[in-house]
Amino acid sequence: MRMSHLFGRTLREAPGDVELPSHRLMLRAALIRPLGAGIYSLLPLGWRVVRKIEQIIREEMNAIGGQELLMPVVHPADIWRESGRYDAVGPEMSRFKDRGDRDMVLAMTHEEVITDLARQEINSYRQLPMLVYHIQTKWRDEPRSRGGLIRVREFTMKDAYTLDRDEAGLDAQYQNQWHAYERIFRRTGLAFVVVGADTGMMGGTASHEFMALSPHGEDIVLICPNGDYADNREVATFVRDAPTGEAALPIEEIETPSTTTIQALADFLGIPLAKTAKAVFYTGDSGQFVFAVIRGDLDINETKLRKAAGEGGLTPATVEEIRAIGAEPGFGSPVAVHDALIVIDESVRDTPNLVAGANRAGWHLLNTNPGRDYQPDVVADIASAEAGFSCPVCGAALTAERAIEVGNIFKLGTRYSNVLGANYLDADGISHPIVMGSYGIGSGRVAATIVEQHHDERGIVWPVSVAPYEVSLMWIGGADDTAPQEAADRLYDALTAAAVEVLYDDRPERAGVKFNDADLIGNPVRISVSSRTLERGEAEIKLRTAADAEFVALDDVVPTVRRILDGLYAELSGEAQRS
RNA sequence: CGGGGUGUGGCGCAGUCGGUAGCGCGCGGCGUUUGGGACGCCGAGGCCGGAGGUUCGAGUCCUCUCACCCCGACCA
Repeated sequence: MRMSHLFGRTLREAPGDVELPSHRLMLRAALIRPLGAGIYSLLPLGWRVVRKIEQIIREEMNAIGGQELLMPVVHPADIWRESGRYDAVGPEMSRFKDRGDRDMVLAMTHEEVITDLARQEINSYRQLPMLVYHIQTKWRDEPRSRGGLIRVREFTMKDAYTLDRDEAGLDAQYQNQWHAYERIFRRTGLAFVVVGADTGMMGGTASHEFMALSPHGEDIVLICPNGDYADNREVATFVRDAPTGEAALPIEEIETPSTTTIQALADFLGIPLAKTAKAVFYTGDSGQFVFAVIRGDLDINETKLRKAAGEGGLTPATVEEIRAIGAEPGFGSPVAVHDALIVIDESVRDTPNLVAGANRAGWHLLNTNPGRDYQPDVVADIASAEAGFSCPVCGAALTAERAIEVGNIFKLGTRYSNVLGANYLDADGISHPIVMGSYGIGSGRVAATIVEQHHDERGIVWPVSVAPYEVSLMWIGGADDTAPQEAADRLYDALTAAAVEVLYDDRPERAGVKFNDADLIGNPVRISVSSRTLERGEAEIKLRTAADAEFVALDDVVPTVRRILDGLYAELSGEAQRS
């Protein structure tokens, strides 16, 4: 490709309001352009990157027996009503009517459609197992898109679906996907960890997320330094202190003015946070009041609490709602409240004599104990794991890292096949629901995440497997001396003939402009020729990652580049990376 | 949805006290230059996000509205 005809210009300055390195660099390098909030066009350079990522995904899906198909972006609402998700999913799913006044939706995922296909096409156990996938546009009207291609509303995702006779079959396919994902991300040059995760709106029995570590990630993962354990913070557990076995003391009400926070209370009484009970109030989606209690040194994990309370969602309770159950904001405790589901963390069960609110402004209770002073409805682990907490496997101090979710794998089980009636007959003629799994990778997000992990102050530093082009070629010098241009033209033809992907900067620009654009776009190999190199019959070859260049005879450029590229590709097929 | 911020040429920005819009980069032409974002001259390009209002007069003041960005809530 000759840069003089490339559609899309590089930007010297990025728009002032972009924050993430990937967002800024992808704009500057002419990979993407915004159309609206969370809606982007992929320019030719960006589209090449995404297509390469998708091709890697395709190859690895095919390698484990996947069959590619394509499902629609527009769905009749009825299929979503059948699965029960038409009402369960909120405004994140966009709905509209067609000309016949029929309810339609824009696809945010494709479980319904694949299950509908499965019930039509699969009849017999002889047809199972099956793995199908597609790479398709999805629309999710996110309440907040952000960060360039990291979180968008319209995006492209590979989603694969497995169809099996039983759990054992699902387990096997789940493992196949896991390993395929490891190969995919290794080949794209991403450093990642695999973590256990919440199953969220998808329903299902198990899920893992493939997390690319990045300071700009939206998720937090807890990782054991010994490699024993890694989980999304949503579900992460940790080793608790052993119960003290302290005897229960008499409850006592004391005046504690101006102590509306746990810290203020602990300071006022001169006790550690771990001797206090913190009350947090929510209203569940079902309408019930959820009264959560946790030891003062810990924080509530809302995902865990949601599950413990059996709620689909939780919203912080209003002051009016809190008073309505007999509690007082800032001085709340479960003692003598009513019409509330009381969920206490294990820490509250195991730590006697905690100081809790008196449900009366300015007063607290010393020595509260569940079972004696109030009856918890649920005792559960509702605590958020933090850096430094003990690994549940080996006890080492966990680290907390920010990460971007680039892929996930889900065991759906029979959640969809049951309700949609996707069944098969076994050898005995007995009907069973198909056991399903679903597996997603966002290709645009992968591209942006690679940039997050692979850039420097000059621009993007692409792994060769996903670079827009393998080589940036340029001539340097004045327009009057045509020798460098002619030499570069010949190299362009020779490299192209050797099937090397070349972005040829044939523009009459000064050296600095060409070097800077090449660094910004970030192709892994740079070749330049000038009157200076031609004096010796040479071209300059420099890796994007290297500080220095090497000089090779013009006739040796093609084989040298081939050897360099082969080496770069080989590096990416090494061991799975962890950072 | 809550909080904060920004809307002025393609991009980055300035615009004071209300007086009819400017700078840098980029873009087109000519010339000089030519290995890390050159220089000179000439030139094109603006519904100052939109609507309403105040005023003799609004980029500037007021009201409403829309869009985008950031934080939070939310989220495969």
